[in-house]
Amino acid sequence: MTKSVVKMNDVQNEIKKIATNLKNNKDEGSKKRRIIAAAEQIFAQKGFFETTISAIAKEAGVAEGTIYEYFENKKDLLYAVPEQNTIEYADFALNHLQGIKGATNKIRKIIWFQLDYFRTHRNYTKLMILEIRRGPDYFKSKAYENLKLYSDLILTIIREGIRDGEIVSDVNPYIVRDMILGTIEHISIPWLVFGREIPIDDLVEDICKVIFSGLSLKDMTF
Amino acid sequence: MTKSVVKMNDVQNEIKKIATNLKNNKDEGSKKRRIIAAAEQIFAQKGFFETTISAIAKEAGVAEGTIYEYFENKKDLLYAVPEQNTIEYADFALNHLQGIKGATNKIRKIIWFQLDYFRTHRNYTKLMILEIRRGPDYFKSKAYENLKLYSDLILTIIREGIRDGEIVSDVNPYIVRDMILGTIEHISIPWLVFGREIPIDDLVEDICKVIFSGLSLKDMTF
Amino acid sequence: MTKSVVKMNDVQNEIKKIATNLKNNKDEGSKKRRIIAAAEQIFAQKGFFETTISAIAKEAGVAEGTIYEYFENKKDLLYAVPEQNTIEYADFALNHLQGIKGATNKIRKIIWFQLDYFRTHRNYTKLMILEIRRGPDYFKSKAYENLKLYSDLILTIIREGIRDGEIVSDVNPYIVRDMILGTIEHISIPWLVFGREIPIDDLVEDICKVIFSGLSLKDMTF
Amino acid sequence: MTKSVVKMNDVQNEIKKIATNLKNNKDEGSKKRRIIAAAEQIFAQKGFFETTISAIAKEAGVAEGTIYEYFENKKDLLYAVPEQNTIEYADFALNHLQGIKGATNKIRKIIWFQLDYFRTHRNYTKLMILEIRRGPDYFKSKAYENLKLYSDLILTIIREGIRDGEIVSDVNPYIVRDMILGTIEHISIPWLVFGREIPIDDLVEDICKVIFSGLSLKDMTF
DNA sequence: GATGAATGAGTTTTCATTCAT
DNA sequence: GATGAATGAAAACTCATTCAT
Repeated sequence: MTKSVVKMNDVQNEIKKIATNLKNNKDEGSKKRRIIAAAEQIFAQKGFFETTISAIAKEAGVAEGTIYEYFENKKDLLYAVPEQNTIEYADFALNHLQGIKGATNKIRKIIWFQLDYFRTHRNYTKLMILEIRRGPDYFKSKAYENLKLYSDLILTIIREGIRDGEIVSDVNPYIVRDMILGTIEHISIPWLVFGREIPIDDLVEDICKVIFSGLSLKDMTF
Repeated sequence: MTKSVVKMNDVQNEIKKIATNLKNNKDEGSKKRRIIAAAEQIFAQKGFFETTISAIAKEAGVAEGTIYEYFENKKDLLYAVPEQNTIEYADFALNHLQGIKGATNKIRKIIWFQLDYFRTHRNYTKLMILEIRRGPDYFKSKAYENLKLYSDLILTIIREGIRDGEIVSDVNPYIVRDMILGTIEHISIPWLVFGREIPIDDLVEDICKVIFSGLSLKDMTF
Repeated sequence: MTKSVVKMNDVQNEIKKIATNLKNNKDEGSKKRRIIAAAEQIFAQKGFFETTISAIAKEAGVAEGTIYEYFENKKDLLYAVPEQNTIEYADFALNHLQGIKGATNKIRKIIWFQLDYFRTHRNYTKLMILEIRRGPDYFKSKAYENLKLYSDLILTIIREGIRDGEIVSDVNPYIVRDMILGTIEHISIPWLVFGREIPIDDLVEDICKVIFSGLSLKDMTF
Repeated sequence: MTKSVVKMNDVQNEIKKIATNLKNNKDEGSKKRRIIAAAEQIFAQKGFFETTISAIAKEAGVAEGTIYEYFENKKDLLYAVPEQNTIEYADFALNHLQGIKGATNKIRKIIWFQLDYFRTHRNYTKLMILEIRRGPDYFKSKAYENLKLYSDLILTIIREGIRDGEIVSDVNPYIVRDMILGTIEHISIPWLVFGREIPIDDLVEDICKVIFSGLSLKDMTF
């Protein structure tokens, strides 16, 4: 269980640690990895209930029974899919943030990064948003724990921004985080469903405009 | 298909018109309504695939075959559920906005209203967020058209705010709308899944704080 | 639950009551009866585990799904098979005993009757001996309750024989009953398995000879 | 194939010969013996069809494939289990009968011995009664041949009793044998299924009472 | 001889949908 | 319009058996 982590370094270390662990057993039998890859694809395409084990087996080039050598059951396989990606995701984010100064810049980068990741990992994203993050089971999964780390990373950046006087002090960091994640997700759904392209750079600008400056005219806030 | 509507009054009229239509044939046979009510409940509780027609029939107090008198098939029934609610929802929103002056106040009201509606219509909300808004079928449904009206309503408010000089002119109204909807939705998911209570008033404040004033210190934006 | 019954009349009445009940709902839908008849045949032929639901459905001339309209699952169907036969069996026995005087004659009749029933109901018998009477589930089944009545009938006959001075007083009636049943069953197994014919009359004589007179020479018992 | 043996000594010799052979290759690789021991346990516990090869392999501490080095298939393994026990059983019986004079005493001993063996070898007994002795395959197995020797032993004792004038001459020895075996078996089933204790001494008395003296009052047989 | 990963045929069970009444 | 018995296709999962190492 990840307890609430507040220091940037703590979050970083946690992510790095898990990422390294996962990378090490990444090649534990190409079979397992092929099955997960196939599952990611088919689950994302058809949804959990309309995916058949037989279709995954075919795509992975293994027999149906083989899948049950590696995974308890269909649900188990579903939750196994994002385990790798979620931590990889957090790790990527971390790398992208290297050398960036200031909370504002970091947040902008986070927004850009997430949109970009969604764009380049459509299957994974569909799976996460449309299939996995429903039902209480998700909140007990490894994937959730991993994403929690990423989510903590954002929280930490916001808090440090406040501490350093770069961000106004009276905002609720949780809400800011949820706004960032929620906005991106909401914007992404039609893209995911219809497979349209995402004009990332414009989006980042538009989102940051609101997040940083708000809607009100300056003199109205006085 | 609803074409893009931009005038407040246009949106209002459209919503009123549909709402009135629906209200009129609301009592077209209590059977149909009982089936829809049962479907809403069971679909929300168990999800689309784990709901059986037989369970809905039982809950509605009709025979299984009867359901097929009113609905083509299971999916058809699923999409029929939100048809009523979505327009009712838009209509409610409209009523709540009556007499409120200024885009800022209206937006604040919208945020409050939506959180409140989610809270008081948990089944409907679960259904919409977790079941219906996936798969391209949704975007062809009546429910989508209805929600589009609500969504246009928000857009119009923002645009009028810009026109009236109450809202800064360089924001993208679509993004603002998506931020509002996305944030509320993202915050709501754990509540929906776990059935926790929602501290609405605090949330509205926290969200509005960011939406209206942004994160940056005033003098930093110069 | 049948409590231990000791009076001949009590046993008789109990059996008659249940037999009548069963006869009444014997025609409750020919489908159910056809399924049970098919199940009896196939289960007896192949054994429980090597019987497929599909084979039973085919034999019964119904769809596989139909079987599940009437029975919870395969095991449930297995136990449903002997429910009718067991009480019918007890009832037949009762009828055959009508007008027979004396415990000795009744016991002889019981032995004859049971061998004859086995001969004429080979499927039922195979099922009972080889499939059903294993596993603790049997002892909770209706079939067990019914056979218990039959078994009580034998006990009662023995006890009345003792009471009337026709049977020696120092025998354990339970053991006598088990000897009768066990002997017949043991003799029957090869017949059931190989489908040979049973020379009933000789068997009855041979069994009765031992049961009534024993192995010892008369003067040796003094 | 064992042809019908009638002389006590012949039966004895046959049993001794086979018993000695088996004892010699008893230690032919501890693997095989461990597999058989594991199979006996699991088959008895779960029944043939609900036992998995994997469970036996685990219990025996070998790999699944290893089992197929020693046995053709699952059925083959099932029938291999009682091969040892059955002859051991016959051999034990023989030893217990040493020095006992008279058919009556020998039969009493046989009854006691068999009940005792059942009690102390519950797994083996469950396996024999509930799993193996069904289906025509059994009658072609080594176990059947071995038990046939034991069965012949009983027959021989009865015949010698008749010859020596200790047993009445007009009984059918086969029936007597089947009565002994059938009675004990029938009494044992509930014990085996529920794991209750067996009050052997009382049982032996009660059974012998009937077998030797019969139910009829002495003067009634004249 | 020993292993155990891989196989894939085979089975129970579910359930949306139909249609005769 | 209403019913609900009947259908049968479809799918997850199991496990005896094989075979390359």
